[in-house]
Formats: sequence, structure tokens, C-alpha cells
Amino acid sequence: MLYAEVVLGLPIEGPFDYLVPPDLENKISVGTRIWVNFRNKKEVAYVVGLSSKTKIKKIKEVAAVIDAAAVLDEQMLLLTRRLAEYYCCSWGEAIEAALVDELRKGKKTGDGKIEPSPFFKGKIEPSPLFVQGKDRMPVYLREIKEAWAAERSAIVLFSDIRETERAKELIEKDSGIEVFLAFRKQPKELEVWEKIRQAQKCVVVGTRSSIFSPVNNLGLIIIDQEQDQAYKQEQVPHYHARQVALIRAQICGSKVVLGGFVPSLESFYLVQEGKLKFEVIPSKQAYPLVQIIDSRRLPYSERKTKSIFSKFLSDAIYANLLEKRKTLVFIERKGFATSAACHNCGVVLKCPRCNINLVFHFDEDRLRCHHCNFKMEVPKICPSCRSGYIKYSGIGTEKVESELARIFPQARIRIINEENKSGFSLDADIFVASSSVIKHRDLSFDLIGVVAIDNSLNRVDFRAGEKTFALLMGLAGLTCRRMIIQSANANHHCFQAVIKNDVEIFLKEELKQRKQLNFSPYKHMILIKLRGASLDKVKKAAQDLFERLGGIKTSSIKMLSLNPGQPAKLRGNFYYQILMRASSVEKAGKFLRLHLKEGHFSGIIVTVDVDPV
DNA sequence: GAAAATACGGAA
DNA sequence: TCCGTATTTTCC
Repeated sequence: MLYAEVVLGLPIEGPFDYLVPPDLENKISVGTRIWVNFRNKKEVAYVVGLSSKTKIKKIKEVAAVIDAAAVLDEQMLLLTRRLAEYYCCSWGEAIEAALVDELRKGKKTGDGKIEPSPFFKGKIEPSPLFVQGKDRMPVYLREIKEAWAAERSAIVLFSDIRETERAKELIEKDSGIEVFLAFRKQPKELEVWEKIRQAQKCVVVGTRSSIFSPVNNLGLIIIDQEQDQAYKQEQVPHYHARQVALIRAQICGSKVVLGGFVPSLESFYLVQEGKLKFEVIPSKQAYPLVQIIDSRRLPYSERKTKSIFSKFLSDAIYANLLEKRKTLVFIERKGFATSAACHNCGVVLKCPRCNINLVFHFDEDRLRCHHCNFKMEVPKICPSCRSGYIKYSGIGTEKVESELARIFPQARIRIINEENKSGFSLDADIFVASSSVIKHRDLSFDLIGVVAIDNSLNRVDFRAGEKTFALLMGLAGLTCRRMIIQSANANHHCFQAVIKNDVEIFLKEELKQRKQLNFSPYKHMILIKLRGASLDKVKKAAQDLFERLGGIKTSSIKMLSLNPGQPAKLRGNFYYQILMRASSVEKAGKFLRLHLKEGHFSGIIVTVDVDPV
């Protein structure tokens, strides 16, 4: 008797055994998909093993075979298994993250014979590389051609779709190699998948999910703008393409090239450890003059008016207008949790232990740290300037355009946003934009004014500094002339690094702080998310779980805090989240797999996010 | 994640 | 003892 060991794309551990009827015995192999009857429901199942014995007494038969040949090879099975361990999900969920939609739904693959990947002798594992600078593309092209000459495939990831299209053209023009574009939900997704699967070697360009592209003989993985959050998946499994790339490269013996105008702290840490080579590409373009206006040191007459623009900035914009030059006013619009800031000097109240923003909780009328649960009463007077007015929100951002129109009635003002990005008119004097403007690498301005950047810097997030720095470096790339930044945190190391065009000033200082405060990349954060329809139940379950996990003695794991989710309510579900810190993901995974099973809560769904961003 | 199995608790 | 509901277990 033959039994198929299968896993399913559900949050349940397997594998489950199914009896293979004699007539199907030579039609099922490891890596193929089959239809099974699971809990009286037809489900797609992935065969991860075959056995002649089983412990199960009441066994069901395989319903039908889907694939003539495996859709998952040995390397992909190994990769998904490791990812399931790392990201605390089931093997089946990891497999489904790696497959295109139509395959997950059980659609058959074509009859075309799939070329077996030739056995790959001797792992090369060349040391990974980080390329920093605006002109990274030539390095990518060089690496792709090198891999191609060595009969190896390449996967090239970009953080947005527009960049993939541009890169496809560039690579094809430069090397003559045909490039496959691959991203989720494109028409003919399965057709492209099959073509890639059948090529001995190929070049695939795509977004996050393309890291799972079924190329043979993988020799190179490139991730452009690797600090971009777009590489982190929002849904379970919460994988990060960079992490997947490192694991896949290890399995396939391929080279990894990361790139961007700023490395993530995780990558810079690898550089410091000597595990990642760092190569700076000198820019052909001049670096702008960058000036910081300290909004705390403005004359009283200016502070009193609470204007969005300092006199220094509005004068500069005016001078620019007179010379018929183009100005960009940058304003970070993204939402942020309510922070507590002094209305007079702009100082933001921070946790004395974690140095991240304290959050005002209306229900208990107190400030709380979302990392370590530190709590304090709202101070009556500002600890910095002793004025008596603490305000709970950021500066109004919607007013920028109307303010500009009021101050400069003669100017033509245009907003650059996501909707009109393909074809907005360049026929204006002043442009207003938020962070999406950085993606327009062909744009150039004579003056960039950055206002309300403290909204970004003061977010409740230990990565706020890193994200703000990446944003500013991206903006600096949009002008060769001048950039003026207004901030109440003028001494922050991210500004000093931007002024001097020296990423290491920022990275080294940030790394030092991360080490002191036990943040990534020195320690791993893990978020346990609970959700359910009843607020009381979710809250109770979260408190119960937090206490129970906190009571377990371990040296490598520390339970940090329990807080309502952000947002606390979404689509009829209430959210709570538990934050924990671990010295290694392996230990945390073992800990959670063991202890999350113990207590279940009715009507509540628990998910895990390893290395949240 | 969600159905099925089991425990619980109030009313007859 | 019965039955509706909350909780826990199991899915092969």
C-alpha cells in the first residue's frame, strides 16, 4: 500500500496521509498536487512525501491527481519548509505563498514536458554585495550578463511595477536576453510561470512574489531598493523578500546583490559583520546644498503665527519663483498614531527606555509606550521649554496647497499624487507631493522644501528614523541645487547625514542606538496578533496569552507589551497585539509552536508576524 | 480556519 | 434528563 503525505494551504500543521489507489501509484510523486477530501471539503493538497505505512486508522483515498509532473522541485520544497519554520506558518501556507493563484486553485498545468533542472555540482555561494548610489543599473547589468555566461538564471526584484517595466527594456536592450516579467495578478500569470519553469536558464524581473519564480539553475538574485517596505508581505505568511532571497540563495548556491540609495539597517549590520560587501557607486549628478531650519529656534514672532512655512523657506521659494525655477514642497501625508507634542517648542514625549514615541490612551488618560508598556501621566508642562500646552496630534497637512496659493497667488501650483503619476503636467511653478514622488526618478527640481517631516520622524516605530532618512535621501536625489528641511529635531543624526551626503553617519549612529535598545538587527521582534468579533473576548484572550507566555521561563525570549492593534478595529474585527523580543527566530519559533497550541480561544484568530516592519 | 465533538449550565 | 450554547479538539 502507498500513502501520500500532503500539506494544505490552511493554518494547520500536517502532513496528512491519504491512501493512493493502485491505479494512481505511478502517477503521484513528491511535489505534485492532488485533490483530497479534507473535512468533507475538496481541497488542493501538495504531496511532500510518499510512504508505505501510516499510523492513521480511518484513512481516506486520494480523490484525483492534478499534475503530471511536480510543480515544486526539491529546492522549492526545502525553501518553503524553511520559511514555514522561520515565519511560524504551516508548510502548506508557505507553499501557497510561492505559487501563482491559478495553481493554488487547482488549475492544471499544460501538457508540455518540463525540463528537469540539471544536478548542480559544488556550491559557489559567492559573497553577497550591496551597491549604494543612484547609478546602480550598470552593476545589475554586469551581474546578469555574468550569470548568463555561466549558464545560470537571474531573478531581479524591484519595489514597484513601473520599475520592472523600465528594467525589462533596459536589460533587453543592453544584453539581448529576453526578460520575463512576473508579478501577481497579471494576465497569463500561469502561462509565464510555465515558460519560466521550462527554460534551462532565464532572467525574471518582478516584484516581491517573484522571489519564488520557478527558474532553473538560479545563479543570481538582485533586490533593488531593498530597504523598501514593499518587500514585506502584509498577509500570512509575513515573509520579507530579502530574507527569502538569502535562504533561497543558500539552497541554490546563488549570488545575492542588494541595492538602493540607502541600505536597511539589517543589511548595513551584515556589512559591519563582514558578511556583505559594500560598494558605493559615485553619482554623476551634483549633490544639493541641504539646509535645516530648526523650528524651535525660530523668532517668537514667527512661531506665534504657526505658519507651515518659515520665513527662510518662503523667501527661498519666492526667489525661486522670480527666477522661473521649479519648486517641490514635500509633505508626508501618511497617517500616524496620535503623539503628544509640545505646542510651543515641538518636543515630542518619548519613552525613557525605548526612545520611541509615547501614545496617548484616551481610555486611561495616560501616555503609554507600545514597546515596553511604560506608562506615565500626561505632564502639565513641557519638560523641554516649560510651556504649558501639550497637544495630541501632528501639524495639519491638508492645508499646504491652499497656504501656498495664499502666499504666492501668482504661482501655478500642482499636486503630484498616485493617480496622476503617469501624466501630470510639468507646466507649473510649485509642485506639492508626498512620498510617492521619489519613484519618479526622472523628475528634477531647483528647490525642494520639506515641511512637517517630524510627522514621519515621530511615528510610533523604532524604524521611524531609518524610514525618514531613506525618504530624505530619495528626495535629495531629485535636485542638484538646494533642499531646505524644517524640523523641531534639527540635531537628529538623519539630518546631519543628509547634509553631508554621508549615509554612514546615520547608519553607524542608528546601529549604536539599536544595539543599546535591543532592537533589530541585534534582536528579533515578533508580533502576535489576535482578532475577533467581540472586543471583550479579544482583550481577555490577549491578556491571558500575554500573562501565560510571560510566565514561561526562558533566557532568549522576553514578552514586551500588550496593546490594541493599529488600527484597533478593522472590518468588524477587533485587534490586539502582543510584542515579544527574541535573540533568535529559531528559538522563538519553537517557543510559539509549543505554547500557542496549548490554549485556544473561541472565536479568536491568532497569527504571528516575525520581523515586522 | 472551521466543522465536529464535548463540556457546561439552566430549566423542567 | 434534555437541549441550547460556549469551548475545545481535530482535521489524514
